Amino acid sequence: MRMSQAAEDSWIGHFRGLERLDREVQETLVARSRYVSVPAGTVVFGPGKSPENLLLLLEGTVRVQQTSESGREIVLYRVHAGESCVLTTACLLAYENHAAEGVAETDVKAVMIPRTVFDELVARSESFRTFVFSAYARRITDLFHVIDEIAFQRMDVRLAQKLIELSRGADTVKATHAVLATELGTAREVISRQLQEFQRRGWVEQSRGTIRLTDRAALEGLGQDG
Amino acid sequence: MRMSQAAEDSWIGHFRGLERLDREVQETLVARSRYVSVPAGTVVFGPGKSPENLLLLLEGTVRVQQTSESGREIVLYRVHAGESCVLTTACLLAYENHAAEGVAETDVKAVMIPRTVFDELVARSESFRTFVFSAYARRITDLFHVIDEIAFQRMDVRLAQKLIELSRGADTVKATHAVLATELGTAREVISRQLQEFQRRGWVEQSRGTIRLTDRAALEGLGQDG
DNA sequence: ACCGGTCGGTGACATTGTTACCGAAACCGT
DNA sequence: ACGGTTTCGGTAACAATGTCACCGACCGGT
Repeated sequence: MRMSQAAEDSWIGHFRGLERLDREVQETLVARSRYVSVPAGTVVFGPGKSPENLLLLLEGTVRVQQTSESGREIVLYRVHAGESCVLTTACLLAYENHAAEGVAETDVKAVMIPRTVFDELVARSESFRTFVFSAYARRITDLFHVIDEIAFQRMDVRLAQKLIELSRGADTVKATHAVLATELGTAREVISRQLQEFQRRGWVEQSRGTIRLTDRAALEGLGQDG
Repeated sequence: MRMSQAAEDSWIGHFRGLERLDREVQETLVARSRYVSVPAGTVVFGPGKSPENLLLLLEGTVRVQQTSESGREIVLYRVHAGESCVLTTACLLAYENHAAEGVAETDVKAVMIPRTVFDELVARSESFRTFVFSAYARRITDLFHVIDEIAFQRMDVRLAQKLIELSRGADTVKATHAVLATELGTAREVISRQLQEFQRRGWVEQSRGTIRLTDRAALEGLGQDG
């Protein structure tokens, strides 16, 4: 058995972009990080909780959302398995009053990298830097996309897209109107109205807490032609 | 005359966070960067133009905005003198289709740091890393703020805030209704309506291309009590 | 069965976005 | 100065979205 066995078999393989790291760097990562497992619903980071760690997700998803003063919420993006919560690395060093919070949407298994180790690796490894900045780019692109949508897209188009996204290939979406409203940063009544219209057209069927997509093609088509 | 004279007298002093760099690092920065001066209106970066440099602004401001498919625009944030265009560093390595573009709003003097030097300094200097990540945090916070506003704030409040921001203490704002619409990501007609209402209340006076703020207190008060 | 909380429905209304115009003011070349 | 062009702002009708107040149906527990 070679010494590097541990590193090779470790969680590193979950992350495209980390595999390319030097073996030595990989070993540092594995040795100095900590495995955590949190149940669904846990607030992973948020206002007040200064996150002293970079989180790399092995399993599950984390929903990052923002709450306005008036109490309304909007989902900014999701961090999936194989991705990292890089934005916290920036937020923790400067402006602590970032109103965004991260919530474990499912049971989550992850690896925590302490800030000091993160900093050391950014210094030591070009591949790690690429990994970090790519992750940043991904998130920032997501934010641009969110801004574009809420500023310029029609509600019906956004809802249709979101339903398809949340269905993930299945034919039903388990979500209350209120949850969908949060996803899109709008009010529950607006969602109810839109879903009624979709139902009237035969695109969906509703029951308490779930929505059946009966005409996926029509929903997808909304974006194209209008 | 000491060797470090050049570094000490250089543009480094414009940037809080760079002064703390080791002298050696400062000298690298000064030696390997390039001074540029561009006239107002120049597109500094944008879709298609892969920015191979980090920009540090010495004078002027750069407006970063996004254009939707439908042609409407929204201003995301501004980069002022003493700040940097860090987001481009991320965008240039990963997703090139970022729809955001940067426009010189005034004549701009800046320093360009090539990507390779940027990378080298991130590796070498802890202070430089702090500088970079702080700049990121600042921008990301700005984006969160934009999202919060367009999703949850009333138009009149946003317009009042924007007028005050653009006045910068003066009592007139030089901007067309169309420009203000772009600032807030809305339509020109909406701005015209709101300004008429402001005028009716005696808060502003309008003439072609300029708006006089005649009751700043009232405009500021809009946010507080509603 | 009762109770409290969640979920969705509804109607009236306010705000914002869209469309399609219009005339006035500034700009420009001759 | 003149006429043509562009930019700027105004207007009205309408569509879409957000807000408010309320309601009954359903769900879980006891």
